[in-house]
This record gives sequence, C-alpha cells and structure tokens, in this order.
Amino acid sequence: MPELPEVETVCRSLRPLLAGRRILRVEMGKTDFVDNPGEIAELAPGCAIGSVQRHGKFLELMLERAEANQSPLSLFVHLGMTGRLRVCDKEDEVAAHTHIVFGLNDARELRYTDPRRFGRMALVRRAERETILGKLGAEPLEITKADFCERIAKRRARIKALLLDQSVLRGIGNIYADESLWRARIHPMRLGAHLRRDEIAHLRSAVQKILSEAIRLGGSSISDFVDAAGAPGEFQLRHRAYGREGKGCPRCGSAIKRAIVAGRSSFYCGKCQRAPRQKTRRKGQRQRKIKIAPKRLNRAA
DNA sequence: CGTTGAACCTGTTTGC
DNA sequence: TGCAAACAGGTTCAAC
Repeated sequence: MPELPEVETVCRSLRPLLAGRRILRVEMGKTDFVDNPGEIAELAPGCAIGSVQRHGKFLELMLERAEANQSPLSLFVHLGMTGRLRVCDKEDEVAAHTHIVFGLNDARELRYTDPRRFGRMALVRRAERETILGKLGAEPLEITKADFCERIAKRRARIKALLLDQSVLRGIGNIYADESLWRARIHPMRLGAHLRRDEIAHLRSAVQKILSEAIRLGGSSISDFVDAAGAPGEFQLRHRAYGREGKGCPRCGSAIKRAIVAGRSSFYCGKCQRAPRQKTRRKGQRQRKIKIAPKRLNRAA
C-alpha cells in the first residue's frame, strides 16, 4: 500500500494535525517491529512535534525535547505493507492491530495500526538519523536527468529491480514501478545498461509524472490505504498496467501480461513494452552454445 | 555484481 | 459450503 505517493499523502495530512502538538503519553501493544520501544516510551512523552517529513517511504517526525539544551530526536516510521498512521479523537473506536498510541495535548491520539507488522519504527538521535538517510538513493521527484541516467546506465540489473531498489531511488514500489515502465514503454526485464539514453530520460519523466499525479489524487487505495484523517486515495482508478492482467492495454488494446520480475508480480503490455532479446530460455528451448576459443597450450611437445 | 527464494505476519481472495 | 493454497503496496538475508 504505501509507496512514495501514499507516504507523501500521509505526511501532508499529518502535518496540520500534529503541528505544535505535544506528546503526553505513549501506549504500546506488540512492539516486535519497533527497534527501541523502551526509549520511545521513556523519551517521547513531553516532546513537542516539530517538522513532519518524508524520505522515500519513511516518515520522520522531529521530536523536540522539553529541555532546550537537549538535541531533538527523530521518530522514523516505515509503513511496510499494511501500516497506517492516523490521528483520531480519543473516543474513536480503536481499530484492530493498533500497536502504538501517542496521546496528544489536544484530546486526540496519533495511532499506528499494522496487521502484518511489516512496518518499522525507531526513535533515533542525530548520528543514526544521518546513517539511515545516507543509505537512501535519490528522491525521484528531484533527481536531475544526468544523475538519473548515470544511476541506471551503469547497472546490469533489470530496470524493474533498479526502480525498486531504495538505494538507487527512494520511494518507488511495485505499483509505481509498473505504471512508470508502462508509461515509458519499457519492458521490466530490460537491463539498465541496455537502455538507450533517450529511453532512460523518458523513463525519468514518466516516473515523475506518475508520482506527481498519484500524489495529486491522494495515492492508490487498493484495499485499505487511507491518509492521516482516514480518507482514501483515487489513483487506483488510473492504473494502466498494475493489477490489470488480461485486460486491454489502454494504449494499444492488447492484453496486459503478468510475470515475476525481481521477485515481484509485474504487469506490462507485451506489445508496447518490447521484451529484451532472447534472455530467458523457455521450456524446450536449447541454451545457446558458447563458443570457446580453443586453447591448445600443450600442443608443442 | 546480480538473482532467487525464503522469511517476517495476518488477512483476503481464489480454486478445487 | 469448506478448506487449503495463493497472494498482497515492503525489506532483508543467505545461498548461488
């Protein structure tokens, strides 16, 4: 559920609800997805919530401590597959799988809910914050054409794998990788190093247009994504490839196909997105024999 | 370097 | 209808 547009949507909706609020208390249920639950319970109460930012798929809430001389802390939240962060009134019914509740000084609560617990949460100091951010690749909406080309053209991995790699670009997930590749007419199995420069440039603008439009529509709500106030997104209505196996390609009408690429279900148009040459050996098809230059070193004698 | 598959955990959908 | 298998927006790690 939560890729860059969804996390950005949550981030934007969280901001006005949390700005200037103070955390009064913390309640925790299951915490096996939290790096340091003890520190959160100990340090968060009393903190004021400062900026709310997104870094790829991570949300970062700056927590300013009561004592002015103490350095601020960063609460990192990754929503994983099913994580939700919502601001609710205290009286609102608590959803199943709500594991962490931050009580605020305005009779409301910031609640983290996550059935699968694939999400992550950690309260970190400056140094560790830099370590986390340092591992992330470029922000797709801000990357220059030159940087984008370099990050892709150097690599021999499949383009789908590269788009999903958070150390190459931060924030793209399975839906937006497929939607971007469809828009750019690039087959997910093509290798980064095999793409033409104009194809890479085209892919960059496709990624940026898809992500921007998805943010504008509040993200994709496939089964249950909602923003901090509980509102669903609408970009799922604009999916052209993702989840549309067997349906017509909106461009050429031929059926959308599905294959596993980079370990993930990948949807693409077999006609608009041309497959790379040979590549995968199909059943019954022989592997190409590789000619090895005869080395006859011991010939002498 | 790159790829693959499994693992993490629960809920929902699909197939026999 | 009922139960089991497959599948799900993510990341990480071992093995090859």
